[in-house]
Amino acid sequence: MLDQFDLSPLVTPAMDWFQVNKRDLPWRRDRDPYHIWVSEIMLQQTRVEAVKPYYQGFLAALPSIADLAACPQDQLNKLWEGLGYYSRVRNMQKAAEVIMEKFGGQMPSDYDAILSLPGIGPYTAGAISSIAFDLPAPAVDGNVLRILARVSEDDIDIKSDLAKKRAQAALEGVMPASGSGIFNQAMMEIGATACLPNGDPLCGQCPWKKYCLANRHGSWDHLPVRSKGKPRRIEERTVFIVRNGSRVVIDRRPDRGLLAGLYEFPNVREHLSEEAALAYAEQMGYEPLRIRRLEEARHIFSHVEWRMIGYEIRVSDAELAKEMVENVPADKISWPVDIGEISRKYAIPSAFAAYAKAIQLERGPKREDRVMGL
DNA sequence: AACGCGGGGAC
DNA sequence: GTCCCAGCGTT
Repeated sequence: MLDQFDLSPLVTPAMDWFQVNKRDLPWRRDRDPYHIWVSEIMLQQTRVEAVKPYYQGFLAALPSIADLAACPQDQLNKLWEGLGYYSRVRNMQKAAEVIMEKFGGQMPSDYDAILSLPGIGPYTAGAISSIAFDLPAPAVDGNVLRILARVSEDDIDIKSDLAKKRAQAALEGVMPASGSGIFNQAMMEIGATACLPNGDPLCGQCPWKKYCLANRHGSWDHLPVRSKGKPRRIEERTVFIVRNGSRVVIDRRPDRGLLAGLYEFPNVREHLSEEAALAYAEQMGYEPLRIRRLEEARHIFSHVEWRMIGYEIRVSDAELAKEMVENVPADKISWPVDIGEISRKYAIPSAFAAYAKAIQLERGPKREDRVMGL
């Protein structure tokens, strides 16, 4: 168990190992608090490889906290398009506003002040405090919980609040007076590159091998213990590509809930026949000319699965839609937008990627390899 | 304490 | 298919 395990001998080996074995990552090039902050928010529940294409572009577009605070919401979502958990970037902007108003535009160098900011919880507050300001605060993430469960052979449910509280307390007792950011990153690096979350751990390259009870007893196979989540529900949807030439109809999702404030192709919650789809288009205020069935698609969120069918409906005059907003179902407003303008301005979540592809719509961050045409 | 919230890579 | 990722906010 963790509370009967002495972590103090593990600190120096972890830090020494990290200096030699750390990966070269874009957010390790400097210790600017804003840069560290952006990277830590992006990395919440998100793999390093997924963050890489976004990090530089985000900071190039918004080089300072003041820029973030002043950024229009659509541009903000566009910079985050495809990264997921979009409330992260909304909260980050709220925090930027607080920093502008209360902290003179500078990230505060105080753990409790950092923790008070929207979108910053115990983990992120510890990461920013230690990496940017060398404050001795732990940063307990999934990696840290896993390696601590294994090294101390603790079978507590690492998803529980108690496990996080105990890990936090145990680490507070051994934080180095200087180099806390190195120590925190070292533990995460051990978890990410040696004490792997799936598949067999690479104990041969772990600096904690000789201290690790799971390694000594061969119990790593059933550690850590992690309770199961709720099974996801299934939703059927029909997606409409309503278009006239290069103009396609999109709508904006509600400000709360799943994919809040992002844009999408009009869709309904059941599978519609071709006849019903045509009726729906007419109800939206369009005059259908042709209809074509698109490929089926499936998108898995953490808590729901969409099983989608789609129709491309060519209409005679998409301009009319601007006058027909009252006919649009629910609280959504839809309107026709040029495809090129969608890719420049409007964030369309990955769930619609199959249908975005049907109109050759570019989504997601501009990557170097795509810019170079490779 | 449980749930909502994205997307994708590794197995 | 399952698991889980440099988690947080709400209820």
